Amino acid sequence: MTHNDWFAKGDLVAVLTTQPLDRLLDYKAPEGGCSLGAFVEVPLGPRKVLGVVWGPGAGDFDRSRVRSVNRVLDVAPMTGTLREFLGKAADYTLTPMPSMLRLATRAPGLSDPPSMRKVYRRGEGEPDRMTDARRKVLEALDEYGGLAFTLSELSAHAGVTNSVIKGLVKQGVVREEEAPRDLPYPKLDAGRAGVPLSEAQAAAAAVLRASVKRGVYGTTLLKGVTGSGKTEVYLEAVAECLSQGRQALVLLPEIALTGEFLARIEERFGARPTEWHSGVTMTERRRAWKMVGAGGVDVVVGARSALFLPFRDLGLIVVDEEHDTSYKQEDGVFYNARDMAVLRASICDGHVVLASATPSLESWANVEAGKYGRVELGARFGAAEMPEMRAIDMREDKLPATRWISPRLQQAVAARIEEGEQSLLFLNRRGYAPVTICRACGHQIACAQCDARMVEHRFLKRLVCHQCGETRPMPEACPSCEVEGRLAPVGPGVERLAEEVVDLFPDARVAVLSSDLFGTARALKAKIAEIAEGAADIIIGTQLVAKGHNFPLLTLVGVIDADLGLQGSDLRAAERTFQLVRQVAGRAGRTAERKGVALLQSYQPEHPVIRAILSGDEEGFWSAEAAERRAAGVPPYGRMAGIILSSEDVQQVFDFGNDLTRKDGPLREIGAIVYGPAPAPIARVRGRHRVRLLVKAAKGAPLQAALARWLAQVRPPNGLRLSVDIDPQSFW
DNA sequence: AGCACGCCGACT
DNA sequence: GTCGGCGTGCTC
Repeated sequence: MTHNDWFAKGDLVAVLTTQPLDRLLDYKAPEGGCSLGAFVEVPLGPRKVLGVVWGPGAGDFDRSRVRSVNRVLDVAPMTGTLREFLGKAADYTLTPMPSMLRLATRAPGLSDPPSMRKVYRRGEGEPDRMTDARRKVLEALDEYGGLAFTLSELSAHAGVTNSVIKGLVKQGVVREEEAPRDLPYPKLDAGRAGVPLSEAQAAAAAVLRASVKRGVYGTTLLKGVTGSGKTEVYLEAVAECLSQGRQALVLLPEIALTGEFLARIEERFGARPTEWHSGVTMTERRRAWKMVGAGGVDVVVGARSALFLPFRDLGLIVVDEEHDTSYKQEDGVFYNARDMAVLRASICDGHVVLASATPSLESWANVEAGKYGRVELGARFGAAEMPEMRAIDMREDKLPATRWISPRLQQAVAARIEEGEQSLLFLNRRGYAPVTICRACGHQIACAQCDARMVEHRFLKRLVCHQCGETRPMPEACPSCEVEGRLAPVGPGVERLAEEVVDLFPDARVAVLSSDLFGTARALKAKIAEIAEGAADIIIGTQLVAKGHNFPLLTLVGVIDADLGLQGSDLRAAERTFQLVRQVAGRAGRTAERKGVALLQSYQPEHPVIRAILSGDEEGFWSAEAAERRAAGVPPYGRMAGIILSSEDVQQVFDFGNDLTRKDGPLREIGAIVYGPAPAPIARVRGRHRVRLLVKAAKGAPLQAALARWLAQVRPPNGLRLSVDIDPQSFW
């Protein structure tokens, strides 16, 4: 080796470790030297830790105290592109480098010497005496040519005991050798013919193949409804990547990782791809990690963490169902796999295919801006699969002020109950009522800190500010005129809507899904699964229900207040409304027994977003939605970051959050504003109280740098954890 | 992250 | 008098 990528024994090298230190440590290169990027074991205090040689040593540490690298691990060195990717991903997500390295080394036994085992293959000559058993062994070996077997494989296959094989080994007729346990995966054959493609598929495939062939960075949005054959099309891109001799990665949302998908790849390429997700066994994990690095893997199919595997030469990343919220990692390190895929590809000259039937607005905007290419599939299915969608003009129904379900919606729900089908009433407002007003003086109870209205949560018996999280007991008297007993709820929240539903349908089973009614994510998931199986007739939900879960019995969606998504209380409300409506649509097309129906209650059915939803005009929807978000200065036309603080001590988290809010100088410098602290969507996780701050900035603002300067002013007290969530998916 | 050092309360 | 709580700081 030459230049700066080899260090001779005793040279100073800078090592990045998996320990949470904020800098690189200098070590002396070991006996035999080491290369740049080498995985090493280094002494740190009394312990031995995993690290990577990141560059030449800085030399600013007392020479006599610099220790030596213990040893270089027997795995392929980390490539320069992966090191660059980890560095840039760390900068973008404001994640410390050791955490990034841990993400990239999530395989067990990396420091172990390569595990060996004895294998057996045909040796020289014939046995001194041929017996039946001996013949079976030799036949089994011949049957598979030069292939080697483990002892148990061979004895089972030949139907003899181990001692027969050992006997043949003694004579040299069967050879016993040591072989590494972690073997390369079977080669995938890009030359095999795939299933015949439709004309539209072939055209789309040709575009993707050409892009992959170019061997430079690019991203293409592959848009196609469910059943339009997106998979076959992007498998052609994989084929092109393989024939270029490069590796490919297919990312799937967690739930989509099925054997069925692997079988499809096997059919196309003649061998199974390498799997990478939480369900893979420890030994298989280690094998996959090592072989990806050694080039013994062609295609990885996996969950988001597969992005951090040590690919030798990654030429293509497919992100299937790119809009899926499970790509957003929100546990420990916060990153969006879709964005990180683009980052990684831009560094390694790879191509990205984002596949979806309902792309995220972010991707749509990038296509509009000319940053991504776009390939569309199956437009002809488009019209057929839309559900029946109607607006209910609420100006026509003179509903009393304490009712929100119009007679037409009520009738539709009743009809579903009759049929044993489910209805979903969607209202993106937590709590009992969004406004509490004094009937004596007209005063509306507002939060003292941020002027936002306090929301009554009858379940909690408190008023809650959804902006900053401030809560106080429900007062008896008006805080302004002090008259007692005249405070009244105005408008609906899910809790209040549930009252109306129970009133209208006394015999129906009603389930309310709202984030504040569940202590843990697990409890919520369990409840959703239960409901999906039919444990409720009417589901009342906030945005939570839009999160990816399938309700096979659901055939009616009633959007209580379709106008809410137009007001920017939650910027993704309209997008979710749209995707939710599409979700019912897709199901109706599949079972075909009953067409799904979506009813949108609106006071302004002529609004462009409502009209776009109703007409199924996606382009119109995205344009209208983009215009709204641009006007509000929110993503993707503005920047946001969430700060999540957690501690076992409630007081401590809020105090720390308030302290941060007061020291917002560095944020003001770039025109950013901080909101909060407010309780996080799931306010308590494993006994820890979580609160979050929200930072909003303009599109071009150097947000990360400002955040870094802001957070550097404080040091989290013992027991308090702080993480930064750039581009949060949800925020309140 | 570990692990040591160090400075104040309740025990043999 | 000492054992031990966990706050603070260091690790090349």
